[in-house]
Amino acid sequence: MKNHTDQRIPYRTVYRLSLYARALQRLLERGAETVSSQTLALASGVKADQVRKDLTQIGHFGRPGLGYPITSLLGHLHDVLGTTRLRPVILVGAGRLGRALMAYPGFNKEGFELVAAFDCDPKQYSAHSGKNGSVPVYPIQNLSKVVARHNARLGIVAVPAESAQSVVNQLIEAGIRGILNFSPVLLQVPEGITVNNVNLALELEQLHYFTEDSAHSAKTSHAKSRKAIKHR
Amino acid sequence: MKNHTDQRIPYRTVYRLSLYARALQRLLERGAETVSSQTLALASGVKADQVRKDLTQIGHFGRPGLGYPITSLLGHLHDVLGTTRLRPVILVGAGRLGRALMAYPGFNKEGFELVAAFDCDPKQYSAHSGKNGSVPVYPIQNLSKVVARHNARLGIVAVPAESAQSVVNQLIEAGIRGILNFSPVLLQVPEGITVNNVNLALELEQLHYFTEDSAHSAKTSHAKSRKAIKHR
DNA sequence: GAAAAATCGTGTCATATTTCACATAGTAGG
DNA sequence: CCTACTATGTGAAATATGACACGATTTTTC
Ligand SMILES: NC(=O)c1ccc[n+]([C@@H]2O[C@H](COP(=O)([O-])OP(=O)(O)OC[C@H]3O[C@@H](n4cnc5c(N)ncnc54)[C@H](O)[C@@H]3O)[C@@H](O)[C@H]2O)c1
Ligand SMILES: NC(=O)c1ccc[n+]([C@@H]2O[C@H](COP(=O)([O-])OP(=O)(O)OC[C@H]3O[C@@H](n4cnc5c(N)ncnc54)[C@H](O)[C@@H]3O)[C@@H](O)[C@H]2O)c1
Repeated sequence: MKNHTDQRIPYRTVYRLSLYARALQRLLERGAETVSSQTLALASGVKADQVRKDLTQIGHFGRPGLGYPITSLLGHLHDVLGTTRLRPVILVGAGRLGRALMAYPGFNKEGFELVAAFDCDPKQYSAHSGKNGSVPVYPIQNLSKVVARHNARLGIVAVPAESAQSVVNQLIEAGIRGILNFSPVLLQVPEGITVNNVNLALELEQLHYFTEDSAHSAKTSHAKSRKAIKHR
Repeated sequence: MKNHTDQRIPYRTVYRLSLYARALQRLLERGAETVSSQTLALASGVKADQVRKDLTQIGHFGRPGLGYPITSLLGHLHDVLGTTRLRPVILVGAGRLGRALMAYPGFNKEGFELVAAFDCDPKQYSAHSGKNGSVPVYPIQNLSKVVARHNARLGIVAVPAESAQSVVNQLIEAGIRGILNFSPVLLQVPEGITVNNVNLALELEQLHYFTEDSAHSAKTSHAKSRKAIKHR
């Protein structure tokens, strides 16, 4: 029997908890005060049963006949997810993709702050380091220093495939623990480091397969999943 | 008992098949001719047993004592995945993210071709439609026409959240069957349409959770997964 | 304050996916 | 041709995840 004293929350569940938090935010903005598992389910694209199961895993809440108090639940979710305050994130690779990410305001809204970017190409360094709200771009040599200063744990990798492993090694060296990787390579990391890969080609290939004429199935799916890989 | 006559290949498996194809490509370039499940597993970040299971699902191959013939296996994978030739993909939203995608050469290498982009903002239209290898940007009004001309089935959505649903409706109307969605909203689609969501904030949130001090676990995972959602 | 309606919490069941284990088949060498 | 070695294919067990059902609890209404 799993209860909320277990620190183990499975991948999929964490993912859904994020969805719930997002949905709750919207509901809150619309002035709602409580929400039923049914409504929350609809708003986040899962089933009501699943919502209740997930929520009981992080500690009870709902009141039968009424639902869940939104503010309180949202607070609890943020506690569990650790998103009570802005979390610093750094980026390596200020190329086309990197710059799009740097200009993206969505991170702040979702609890993350892109505090610094790094590149090995002097042409990419930003003269005005961090002024006027834009993300400063530093030489890669400054990585450790800046990461330490911001106490960052998460890093985004947007460098060409051939540089990715080297960059990742430096990130780990600098104290980064979680890596969001856009380069299409399999990264080797030691025990204790988490890597999430975003590989658009794979997404497209899968989409393509499931939209072939032969009716396989049709689902809405969330790009997220956890193929656990052992490292040695 | 499942065999290769079943057209049903599960999500996860299709994803891994893509990984294998990629790994095989690399091995081929290095001059290898056959590969063992063990080696292929290592190269694509899964376990050897899993590789064999997956491969038997698409029809037998390997020779005991020797392994799998790379060329032949790769060909078969492309057959199954439907990536024997370049597949056309269209993009809506030529903003920061959209332009990064348009400039990305990786798609072609992976079997996809970004044939056209669309925007509602005249400032984004490209004067030189499709000349010199760059992706042409058309007014969104031309969507149906261009999609039909290229016979495109897959579309990428990179418009602001508030426009996303509307754009998706138009895409479906135009004949698009699979959608890769970058906007952070839950899209409503009818039966028969597949949506893959790429939500960076969710990725970060999950990364963050699994890198908290309390040692939960540490895995390398592939951003991919399938939360099935019922639509009515 | 009692009955009806709404909604939660959770045990149980069903399904999907992965891991294990091993018999089986093919290769290589002498 | 026979032996030793390697690597596959696959049933069965183990996990993980999601679906379902239903009793319990609280609100709402009269
Ligand atoms: N552009 C896209 O839309 C897109 C889509 C999917 C995946 N990707 C992947 O994302 C990565 C980046 O793509 P991009 O289009 O932004 O490429 P890019 O070439 O535009 O940018 C890469 C940047 O990384 C910098 N860089 C290279 N080596 C470095 C190092 N060792 N340390 C620090 N910085 C270094 C370069 O100076 C450059 O500024 C690639 O791996 C690509 O495959 C890109
Ligand atoms: N920029 C990023 O790094 C990033 C990261 C994650 C997610 N996203 C998401 O991707 C989407 C696009 O982000 P962006 O930064 O490129 O935004 P952007 O504002 O730079 O670009 C959006 C583009 O979409 C066009 N557009 C708006 N409504 C349209 C419509 N109805 N039809 C056709 N075109 C329309 C706009 O003209 C604009 O060119 C957003 O939903 C964002 O949340 C972006």
